[in-house]
Amino acid sequence: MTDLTALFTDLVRLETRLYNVLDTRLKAEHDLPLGQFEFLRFTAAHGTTRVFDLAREMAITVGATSKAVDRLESAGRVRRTANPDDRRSSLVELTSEGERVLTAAAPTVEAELNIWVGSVLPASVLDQLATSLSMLRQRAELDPRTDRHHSSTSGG
Amino acid sequence: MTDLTALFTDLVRLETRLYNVLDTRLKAEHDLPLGQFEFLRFTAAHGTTRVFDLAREMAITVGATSKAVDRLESAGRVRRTANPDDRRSSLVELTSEGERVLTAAAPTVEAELNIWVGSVLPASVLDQLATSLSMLRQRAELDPRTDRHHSSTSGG
DNA sequence: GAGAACTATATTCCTCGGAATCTATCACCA
DNA sequence: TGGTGATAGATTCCGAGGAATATAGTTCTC
Repeated sequence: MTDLTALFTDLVRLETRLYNVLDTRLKAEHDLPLGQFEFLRFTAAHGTTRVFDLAREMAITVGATSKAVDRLESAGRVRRTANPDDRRSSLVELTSEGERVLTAAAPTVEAELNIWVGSVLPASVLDQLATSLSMLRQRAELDPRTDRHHSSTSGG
Repeated sequence: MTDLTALFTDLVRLETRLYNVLDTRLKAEHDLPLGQFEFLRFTAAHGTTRVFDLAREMAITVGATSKAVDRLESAGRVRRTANPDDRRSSLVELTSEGERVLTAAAPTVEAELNIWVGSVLPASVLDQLATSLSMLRQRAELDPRTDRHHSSTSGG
């Protein structure tokens, strides 16, 4: 039987270290923290998003997301526009500067990941890994217990 | 070719969500945040550790680790004793209360991971996943760039 | 269509980690 | 042995996220 606690530890340590290198390099080369990169990428992929959507995607709270969007906005990388369908929310979209920095940063991320992941495992193993992570992620996202974008009713 | 950025996103989201559920459950059932659980487990596995060792393992800074040990110590779960070999550092070891809570919490972690990981993938796939993560982690730990337990010379 | 319940976001307070700094101690070498 | 640089860790200040709360605005119900 696979030792799940060991597997989890490897997962957490790997994620921490990959996050560290990517974050350091993105900050150095594009003045863009990795978290902000992810916000930009998600927003670009959807054309437009609400704070709520970003919070659900990142599995962080809406409050934290609101503040992160504040930072992106004051950095001139996104803009909040009125949502015609619901005046409680606004639509977040990239500015041209946001598009520029995202376009510049994306290859950096790919290159760095290639160093730490792509060039370490053979293609078939890499493919299997991608599939497994994707499945586990989907499984986790089915369940509201893994979610922090609103207070859980069960939690303490 | 595997999309490495997508793979990385799945890795980060999965880790975040697993961390959230585990942390919530450990807090609820054992009043023990997941981070503290990891500190206890590492310390127990080594009998005794220094702050420095914990920092390297967790890939966080020594300062943050020092404060985390403070919290564990004031919770009565670890104790700092003099290091006979080096008076700059002290040795961190579990108290009996620390051992008790660790012993109690470990099965909770296993059970929860079984829900989200163990019961999702077939055994052979799970095994392959464990192997891949372990290899990638080892690769990452070879390189000081992934490390934050001391200031990097190259970083900004 | 008025009130209740719910939703989206913003805001406040608190905790935790990072960066930088400070102190004590150690290792090395002239 | 005394001095210089390195190391372990503690401390201070700051930024980011969580929990709780506040505030609009929306939907549902009658």
